[in-house]
Amino acid sequence: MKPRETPAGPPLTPLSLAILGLLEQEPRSGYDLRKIFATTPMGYFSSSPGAIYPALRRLERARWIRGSVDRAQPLRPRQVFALTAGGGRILREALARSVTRADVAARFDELLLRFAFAGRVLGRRHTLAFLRELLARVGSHVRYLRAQVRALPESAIPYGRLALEQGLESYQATGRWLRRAIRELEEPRTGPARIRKGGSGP
Amino acid sequence: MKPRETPAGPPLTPLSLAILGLLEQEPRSGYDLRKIFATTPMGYFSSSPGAIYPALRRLERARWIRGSVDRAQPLRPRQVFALTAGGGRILREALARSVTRADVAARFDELLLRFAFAGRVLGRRHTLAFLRELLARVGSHVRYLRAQVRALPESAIPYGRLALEQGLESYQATGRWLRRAIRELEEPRTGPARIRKGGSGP
DNA sequence: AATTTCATGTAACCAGTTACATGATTCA
DNA sequence: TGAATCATGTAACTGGTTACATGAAATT
Repeated sequence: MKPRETPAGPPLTPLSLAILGLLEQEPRSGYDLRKIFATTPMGYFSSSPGAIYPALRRLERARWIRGSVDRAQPLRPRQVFALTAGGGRILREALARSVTRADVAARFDELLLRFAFAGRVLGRRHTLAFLRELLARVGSHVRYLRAQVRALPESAIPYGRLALEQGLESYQATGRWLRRAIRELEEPRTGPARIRKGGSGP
Repeated sequence: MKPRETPAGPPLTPLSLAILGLLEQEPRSGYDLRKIFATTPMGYFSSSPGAIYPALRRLERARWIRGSVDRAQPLRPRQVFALTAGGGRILREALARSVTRADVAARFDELLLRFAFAGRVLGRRHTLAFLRELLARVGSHVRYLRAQVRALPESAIPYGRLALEQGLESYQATGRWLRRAIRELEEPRTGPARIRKGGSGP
C-alpha cells in the first residue's frame, strides 16, 4: 500500500472548500450555492456562474462530489450535487490541517470557514483542538505585530503605526473571541452567552 | 476638453496600488519592493517576481511610473522606478474613492492600505474624511452582522453563530480603533497615545 | 571552492472575473 | 405582453502562482 492514495486532484481553493463544506450539509445545486454566496455572510465568495459551475465540474471529475439530475421539479431540470465518501475524506483532511502564522496573517477568512464546518464534520473534540492551535497562532501574530509597532521610530508619522494598530487590535479581539468560543464548546450545556452590546453604533 | 483623459489604463489591483503608494514615497527597484513585501507587514502582498516585474511593466506602459537604470551601484545595474505626475493623479484618485459596505466586507486590507498612504498623499484633512466615511461603513456592516446573528434560530448549532460573532467583534474593535484614530488626527500635537496592553498573550 | 546575496527576468498554468447566451416558467 | 425568476452554462481575458534561469559580487 503506497502512502498517498490521492493522485494530486484539483487544488483545494477557498471556493472549492466552501462548496465541499456546504454539500456535506446537504445536496445542493449550483444555483443553490450561488444563492448562498449572494445572500449570506458567505458572500465573501464569488457567486458568479463562471466560478461556480467550472468548480463543480472540477470537483466532480475528481469524484469528490457527484451530480444527479432532479426531475421532480417542474422547471428546467436541476443538477443536484452530493459529497462522495472520497470527498468527505478530502474535506476532513483539509479541516484538520495544522495552522501557521502565515495562514493567520494572510488567509484568516479561510480559517474561519474551516471552523464553521469543523463542528459538524470533525466533531467537538477536534474542533476544540483546532481552536486551541488557532489561538496559539493568533497569539504569536499579535506578538509579531506588537514588535513591529514598537520598532517604529518615535518620530515617524503616525499613519503607518495606526494602520499596524488596526491589525493588532483586531487580532486581539479575535483572541478574546477564541477564548470565549473554547470555553463555550468545553461546556456544551450552558445557555448561549449572548454577545454584549457596545462597539460601532452611530 | 473631453471629460476623461485616462484611456482606461491597466486595472488598479491591490498590488498595483501598493506599488504606486510605495513609489510615491521614494523611487525604488523591483528588488526593493520585493524585500518590502517579504519582510514587513505589507507581506500580505505577493513578493514573487512573477507578480512584481510584470506589474511594473504594466504601470510603466501606462506611464504611471518611469524606470531609469542606476549605474552608480557596482553590481548588476538596477532599474529604479519613480512615480510620474500622471501616476500621482491616479494614486490620489484611487485613495480618495468613496467606500462601500461591500469594500468593508470583502476588501478591508485594501482600505487599510489606502489609509496608510492617504496621510502623505492626500493630507490630514482628506484622510480624516476618509476615516469618517470608513467608520460609517464599518458601523453599517456591524449592524448587518448583528442582524444576521439575531436571525439565527435559537436551536441552531453554535458554530455558525460563533463564526459570525468573530467577524462582529473584529469589526467592533475596528470601529473603536477608527474613533481613536480620528481623535488622534484631529489634535495632531498630542503625544502618541500608546496602546494599552492586554489581549492575546499566552 | 562553495554558498549566499543582489537583481532581474521568463514560461506554463489556472482560478476567478466579466459579459453574454439560453430557455422555461411564473407573475403583474 | 412583458418582466422577473429559475437554472445552467460558455467565451475571452488576465493577474497571480509556481518554478525555473541567469549571472555577478560578496562572504565563508
